[in-house]
Amino acid sequence: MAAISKVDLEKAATILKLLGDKTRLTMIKILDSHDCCVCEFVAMFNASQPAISQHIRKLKDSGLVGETRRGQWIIYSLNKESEYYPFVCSLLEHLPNQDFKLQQLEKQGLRISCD
Amino acid sequence: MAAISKVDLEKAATILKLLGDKTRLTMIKILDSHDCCVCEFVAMFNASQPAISQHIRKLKDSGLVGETRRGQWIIYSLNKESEYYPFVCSLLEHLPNQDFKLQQLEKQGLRISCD
DNA sequence: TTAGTATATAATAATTTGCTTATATACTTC
DNA sequence: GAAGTATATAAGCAAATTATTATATACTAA
Repeated sequence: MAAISKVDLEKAATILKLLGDKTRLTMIKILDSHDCCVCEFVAMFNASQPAISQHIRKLKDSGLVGETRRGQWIIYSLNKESEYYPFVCSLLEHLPNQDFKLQQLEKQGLRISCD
Repeated sequence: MAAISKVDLEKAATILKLLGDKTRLTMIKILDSHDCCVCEFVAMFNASQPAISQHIRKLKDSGLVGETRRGQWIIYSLNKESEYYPFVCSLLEHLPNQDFKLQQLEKQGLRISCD
């Protein structure tokens, strides 16, 4: 039986606040299974590019999300090495799968990242 | 193997936002093992009574917390019947036990509820 | 019934958040 | 190197959040 990772209460509150936004929570849920770039999120959420960039920045600042440049695109991924990943994971387990959003993108020919 | 309860993404974000506050998160962690009244929280957090009441109201409005009057006091407890309790529980598991806060209260003779 | 304790609520002020608009940077392709 | 695409960032603003102050309600005890 693996021990449950403990998270400092103050840090936990910070993470929950970060994820207490529908857009960011959905992003993290999607990133848990697929890497994505900004323009994919923009298409998925019907949001402006700066709005998405700003959400991503918060996720990056927390260390939950990492980035890699691939040519023109910057591919974002969940940082599974984060000390808080197990905590986040146990939230994500309760959320419904969001793969349909990526499938919609594919249908529209807007899927970029390949993972 | 019990299935993991699924929570609508929008509702999940609302709950995470609610718990994304150090005071409310600590309250919920404490209420998971002990009932408490407002004046106990006031003493524990060194916060004003209206500030605590307003935090509690939000928790009540979400359905996560219930109340019972006991004479002069209103005793708050975690609503384990809430549809979102399993979700909240899997967060709380990652938080360090806060019993020391109640023990401090007892030492100061400020513990009210008996559970 | 009056005083005291516990709690809620309303009004307001301070802070934070998340968006928009405008612009800058980085890469690709011609 | 010029044009196009992807992304970041800064400034400004509106909405949401949280605390404070002041007051009201509910119960207890004298």
